[in-house]
Amino acid sequence: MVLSTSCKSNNKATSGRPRRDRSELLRTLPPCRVCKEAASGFHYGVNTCEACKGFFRRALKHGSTFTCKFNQSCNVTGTARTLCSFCRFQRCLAVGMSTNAIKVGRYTHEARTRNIIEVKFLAKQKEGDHHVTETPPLIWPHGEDATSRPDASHHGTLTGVDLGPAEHRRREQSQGCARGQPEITRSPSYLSGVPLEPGVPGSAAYKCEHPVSFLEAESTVDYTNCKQTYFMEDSGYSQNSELSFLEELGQGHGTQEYTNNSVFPENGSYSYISCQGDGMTPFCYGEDYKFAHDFQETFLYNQTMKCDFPTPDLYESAPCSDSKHFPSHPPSCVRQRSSSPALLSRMEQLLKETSVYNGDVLLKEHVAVMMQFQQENARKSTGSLLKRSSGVTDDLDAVITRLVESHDRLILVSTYFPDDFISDKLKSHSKLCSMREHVIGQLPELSDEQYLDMYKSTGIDMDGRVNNMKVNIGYFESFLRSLIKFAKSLPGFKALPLDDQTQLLKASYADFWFLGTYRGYNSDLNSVIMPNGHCFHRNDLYKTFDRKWVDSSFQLAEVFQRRPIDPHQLVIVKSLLLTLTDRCTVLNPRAVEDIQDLLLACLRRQLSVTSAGHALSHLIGESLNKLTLIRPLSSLDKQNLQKRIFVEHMTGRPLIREMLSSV
DNA sequence: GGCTCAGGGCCAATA
DNA sequence: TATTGGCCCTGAGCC
Ligand SMILES: [Zn+2]
Ligand SMILES: [Zn+2]
Repeated sequence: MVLSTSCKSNNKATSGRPRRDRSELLRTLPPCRVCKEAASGFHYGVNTCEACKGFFRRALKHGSTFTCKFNQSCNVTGTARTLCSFCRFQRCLAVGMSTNAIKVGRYTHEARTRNIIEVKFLAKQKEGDHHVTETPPLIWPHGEDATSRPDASHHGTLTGVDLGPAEHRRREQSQGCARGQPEITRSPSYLSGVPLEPGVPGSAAYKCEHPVSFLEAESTVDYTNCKQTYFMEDSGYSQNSELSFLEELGQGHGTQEYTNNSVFPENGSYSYISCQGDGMTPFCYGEDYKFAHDFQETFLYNQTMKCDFPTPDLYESAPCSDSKHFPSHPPSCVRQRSSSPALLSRMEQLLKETSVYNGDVLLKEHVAVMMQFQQENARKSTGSLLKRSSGVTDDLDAVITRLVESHDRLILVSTYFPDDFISDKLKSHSKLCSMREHVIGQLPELSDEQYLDMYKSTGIDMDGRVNNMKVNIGYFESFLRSLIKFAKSLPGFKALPLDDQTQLLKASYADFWFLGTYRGYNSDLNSVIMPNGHCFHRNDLYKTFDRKWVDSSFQLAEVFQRRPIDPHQLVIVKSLLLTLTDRCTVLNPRAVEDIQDLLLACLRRQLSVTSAGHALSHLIGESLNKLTLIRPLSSLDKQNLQKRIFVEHMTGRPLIREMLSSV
């Protein structure tokens, strides 16, 4: 006999109190966010069923510690939810259940309206178009997690209206769209021979309390300020609401260029050619980086007007007398004479600047200049690559060019940081750290819990970890947005089923992040400079992230730094990452392999250009081997979810939550 | 102040 | 026996 959580009618003629038929209310509720069965209401900040509500309450009450016997990615939908408490609880947290999100009292019109719209949409989706997204998104673009909390209700510009009880009665019944997890079928991928990393020991104990109030004000601001609004306008809303955050972002909502209303990805391979807007849209690093963004747009505009580039010999490593301006590593396409004088002089100033960026106005400028720098490079490599290419390799070269251009426009990386720039910044940062210690003295050893509790009661952020966390998480979110855009710019990626796009992104973002940041790590100084210019001491990172993850990052960065990678090759390898199916399940493996094949061809081509004389297969193998080195980072990254401060800052950032939720 | 609706208690069903 | 989940009461909070 199977337990049923479906909503039976609730009219057990109790004590005669006249109530509006509860089943009416239930009809206007989206399915349980945790298990996808019929929700009974809004519990702990999320629409859930009675069962999941009770489960979460008991977990909090008893302070339960769960362990997962498998891979921390068990199916918790439907009746399978009882099979693994760990994963069920993890899912509860992932969808945003929290004691701080408790809402009491009746619905606001807005909240009710949102529910109605969602239910309507689900019903519609059920009728047709199963092929668009078979799985409901993990988190809804307009989900209650972000918008319907009392303190967040002002976000979003929904124009649907709660028409009142009469209209509610007319609403058709919706049953949600519960669906079992797809069968796990590992598709043969290029890296399928690579041993999967053993699952993270499932010994994790969750602290069952997730107060978030002190963060909410901060974290919600982001959404309203960001151009990439999650809350769509009238017309776009119903058409796009089936997209999860991951999917939706890449569609380019909120950017001015966006005009295509269709949720269907463009068909046809190599859509990068036809989608000059998407994927090539300049990045958006949130309000913090608005300056950078404006800066960059102006720059791009000016460049478009000119469009006449010198043609540097890309792969001839020129002796750079003033190498101070540019990275001595990597050597290739970054050359002084190919950058505009204004930019050069600004970069020079930045490099001379010895102050530490953190908390400094300079940070914004850093981002702007680096971004501009990357873009100039991207443009220049375009010109030269097209000139050098000939014959059958034309196409591949063009693909490579596009990849690099798109990547460097969208993703802020530390790849182009000059060596001495990194060490200068880190040295001054270290100095600052020791000065701080000298002035403030050693702080008392507090556990994470104690620190956060103290912070919450006093508002004092003694060692600045809360602030660091805010900065990091904001930057990370911007990164994810850019990553999604970049992925969409990969030839053929947009044509994949949206589910597959999501899976691939979720499986690779951590590695992708690492490859863009590893250059900033310095094990001797025990600190790192992030692509946005922020510096962190290793000890500071321990406070906000999982220790093992931090250590592994430092360790792997050392390995990667030993041998410089050609920036173009790096971009191709990063793109390849997005096509690895060894740790996720895709519906259309063939299509993914097609992309992968193309990228491998690009890699081969690139290696043949840059390293004449070496055995190509050896180099490719080496290149891919390096990839396997960093794969463990992905699962270590999940360990950050054990950090209360991390989890708390994640609340209210649905994109991050979705990205980190189990594949 | 009336009406709604979520939290939490309760307890039968189930594993 | 421990856990699950359906049901109901109470009271908070919207209108
Ligand atoms: Zn549920
Ligand atoms: Zn599990």
